[in-house]
Amino acid sequence: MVILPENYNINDYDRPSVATDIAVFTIRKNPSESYRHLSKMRLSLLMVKRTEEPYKGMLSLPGGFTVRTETIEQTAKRKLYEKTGVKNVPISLLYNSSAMGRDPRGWIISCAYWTVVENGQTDITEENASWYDVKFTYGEESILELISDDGKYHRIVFHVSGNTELYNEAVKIETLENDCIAFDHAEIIARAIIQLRNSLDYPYPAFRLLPESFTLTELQQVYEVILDTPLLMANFRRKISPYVEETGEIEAGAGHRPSKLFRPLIKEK
Amino acid sequence: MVILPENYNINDYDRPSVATDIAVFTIRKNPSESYRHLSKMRLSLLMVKRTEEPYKGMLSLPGGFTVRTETIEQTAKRKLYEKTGVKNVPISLLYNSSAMGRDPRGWIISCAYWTVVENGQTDITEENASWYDVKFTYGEESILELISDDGKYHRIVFHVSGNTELYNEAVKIETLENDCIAFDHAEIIARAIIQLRNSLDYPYPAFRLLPESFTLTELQQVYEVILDTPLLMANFRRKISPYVEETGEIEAGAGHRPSKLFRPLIKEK
DNA sequence: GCAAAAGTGTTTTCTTTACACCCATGC
DNA sequence: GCATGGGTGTAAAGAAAACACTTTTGC
Repeated sequence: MVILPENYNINDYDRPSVATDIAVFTIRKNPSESYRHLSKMRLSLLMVKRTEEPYKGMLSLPGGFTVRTETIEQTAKRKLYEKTGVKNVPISLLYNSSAMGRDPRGWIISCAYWTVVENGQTDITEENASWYDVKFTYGEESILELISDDGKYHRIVFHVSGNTELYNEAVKIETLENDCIAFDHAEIIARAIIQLRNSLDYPYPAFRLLPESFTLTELQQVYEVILDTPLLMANFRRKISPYVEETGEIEAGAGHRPSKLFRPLIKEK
Repeated sequence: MVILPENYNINDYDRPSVATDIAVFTIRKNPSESYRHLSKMRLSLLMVKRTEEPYKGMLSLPGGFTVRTETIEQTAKRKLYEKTGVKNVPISLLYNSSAMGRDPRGWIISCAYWTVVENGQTDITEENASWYDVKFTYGEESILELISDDGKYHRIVFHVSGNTELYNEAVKIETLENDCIAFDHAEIIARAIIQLRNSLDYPYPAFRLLPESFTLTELQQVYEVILDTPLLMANFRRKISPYVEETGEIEAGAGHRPSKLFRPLIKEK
């Protein structure tokens, strides 16, 4: 039995609007150059062209306002579905954005999430949503490059300060150049990519970017395109071997030795 | 120049109250048993006895509602100061709690943070705030033990499911037994302790629990009391040696060999 | 045959773990 | 002297990095 204070009225207090934004990544493949070559992978980010002011015509992360019948996570998933058509994905918290003036419409706090999804697993059904290839170069001056499927190129520049090892909040990210991304979403994207890279200590996010069964070279390519660095095959295979098992199937038909297919091995601990 | 939609009124939309809660840990020392023995350390958590309904008389994490002139982080720090007197601490995001019915007063979202603070560095000035020794045993059935300074003992039992390696949100924590902690704060505390333990991959949180200079045994004891496991001295020293440097000073006066004092070495990387 | 990718083995280095041993002090 | 903690060394085991080599395929 819960008792409330006398004369308590929650509406006596000023309240912010609460929104969610979510950075969804996928891996897409180029068409193969020849029967011999593997197709190249690209890291892509799901963005929505804004149809209303403010920032009409610019790009934003899918998101929207929460309502009292759902949790913030549910809002993030619902809004992702409504704005893009992507559904059935688990999501992870990134950070809360609440700087004053971050949204010109007023006092609006955003809970930012991130996730990854297998390309084609769930279709983009909304007109204004589409994938953009991303490339992120981390440094004191970090650079985010966005390329749309019709070839338009955008470059966003950040100043990053603080020691990542200390704690996440110690890292400051300021956007220096940005001609295409609405609100403070450029900064959210930068943090999401940093988080995505750090998340590869374990292979689980990579598994979610691939079909149920995959070759180890595909898995390695996922790592390479996210970390933006080449890896040595033999070492990579040793590292991930505790997390995968052979399906017994084989993928043939290319101009080279057929490869074994693997699936995630969920350790019970 | 920012344009807003016509007839846009932010007050047309239903909005939640947004609060913060923060789990602040410290390390306290027992008086030494003899001139020979080191004093033992205890991990303690800062809690506030509620003076109002709901949950009047029960224990809660320091926190409160945000206002439009500050960010959520600023709210968390301000409320921490107002409710306890603790100030000047950096804080880290833990998670957002927004389950329906989590607060009987209505639709209230809480942004939970955690931090550590050196004992005595900042005084507890508020009457209802005090430190409670905590012991947390992690497992499928996790147990949190709280002991007040006048010896009162409380035991909170959780059911923990899901794989921590997968992603944080995949871990579910349900409170099974709880006779003393208000709201859903027991669950926040459990997550904070898990986070605190994971944070010791790097020594920075441990540094913030100790004075500017310290002995390596003190640093090791901080690790041991947080991780709730004994560590081997030689190995511990090798592990943290890249992060500390000698001050040149020595701590003498005890019934054993005097120990060198160290300070954190901030790597610029 | 050959280019491309699949896959394995080996050596070197570094890190982690476990344990043994000596040192310095106050009573 | 002795109990207590401070401090170092070393060997074994394990993980990470670098490289070399073999296998298998479609054209």
